[in-house]
Amino acid sequence: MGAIELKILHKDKNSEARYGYLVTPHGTVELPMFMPVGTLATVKTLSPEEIKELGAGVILANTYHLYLRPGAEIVAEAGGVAKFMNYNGPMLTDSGGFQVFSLAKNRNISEEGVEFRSHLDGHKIFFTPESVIHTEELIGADIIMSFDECAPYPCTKEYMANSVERTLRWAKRGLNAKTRSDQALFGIVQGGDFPDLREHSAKKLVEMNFDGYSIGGTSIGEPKDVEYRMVSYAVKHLPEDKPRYLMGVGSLDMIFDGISKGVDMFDCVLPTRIARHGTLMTSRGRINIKNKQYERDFTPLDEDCDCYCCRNFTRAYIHHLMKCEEGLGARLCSIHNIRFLIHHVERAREAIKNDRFNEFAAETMHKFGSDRGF
RNA sequence: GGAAGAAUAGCGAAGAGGCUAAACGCGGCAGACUGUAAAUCUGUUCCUUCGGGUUCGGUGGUUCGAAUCCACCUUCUUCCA
Repeated sequence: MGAIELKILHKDKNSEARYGYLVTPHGTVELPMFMPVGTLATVKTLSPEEIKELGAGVILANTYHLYLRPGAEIVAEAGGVAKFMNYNGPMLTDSGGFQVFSLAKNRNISEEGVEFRSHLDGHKIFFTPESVIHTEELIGADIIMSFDECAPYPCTKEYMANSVERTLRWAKRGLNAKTRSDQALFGIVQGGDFPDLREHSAKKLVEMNFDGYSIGGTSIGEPKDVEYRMVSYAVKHLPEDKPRYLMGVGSLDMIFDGISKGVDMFDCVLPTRIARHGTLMTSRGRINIKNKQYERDFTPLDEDCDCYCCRNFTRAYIHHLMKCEEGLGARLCSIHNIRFLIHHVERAREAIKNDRFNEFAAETMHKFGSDRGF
């Protein structure tokens, strides 16, 4: 048995959605799940207790960022990232593959690996698939990611084909470099909007027998219909008995779309980032709490929400905090947005168990104000 | 009582004859954000029926043309009695 174990307990009869759980060295979590992002070993503004109270299972950290600060060795000395940040639960590290995309101006890709110029001081850093695995082993999350290239959208098929091949070679190298048996390693399907490349990427990864499979290269500026397609192209080639993780997806419609196609795991900075900027997800759609219309609105943020913020504070108060840039405002908004997503994924799990995921998603999205029909 | 200086948009502050409806910052009003270089970034911010119309403490004046020069008035700051 590997570091993690997937148990699928029920499959929705009208979609590919599946309910189950994932056993990890630091606890068992239900699937599907939404994973908050804590890049620098902190979900910005939130304490570990608050994260737990939101119903979060796995949370993310980032290899590139922790490598730079405080340094992987320090995290290792602390006893691993979970202990370092006092998070009593499973964790996952992204490999830095996303930074190959997001820090495109500061890096250079070669077959051997990627040379970054540190975004902090410009010094040279060289990441290889092997060095990244080594760093992720030092950081010590339960689930670690292969080092991939998150290729931009749009890009030419020729570029994408070469990128996919290189990412496959990197995946193999990472697998070979892995030494710890208490961490699960996921391969990342790339291929952009090209069905054959997605299929090829998925099939080759599956041959390598990873502990789980991620779908990467989405939510990087492509239209929604393209994103929906890319997930479809990838997920149908992934095995039933391994967890499937759609990376970087955090809007409700795309999470539901992923769940309906059999995706188990999602992560995204969206709920926390937009929260810090005053945008809140509510059951009736997104609102910007800083808008003047909430100045005298003494109702809860979202009547359907059970979070600490909605149970205790009014829109007018949150409006006030955000206008004043008080830290509590960012925190309350972050609590709410994460809880909003997790709560909806919890309800999705219940719907799957009752074979009514499609109806649940359609009703919820209708109320949310999306025109996408499920 | 005397001397010097200052008054510019919601606030602060540039501008010292035409390129000025007036830089810039803050504040205000909106928008964006999806494996976090993000508590960040972008737009907008005198009125308007989009033709134009009114502005730089006030009133007159000089000039083809004034926020900018002159006179007086008002208020404020500092200094001397």
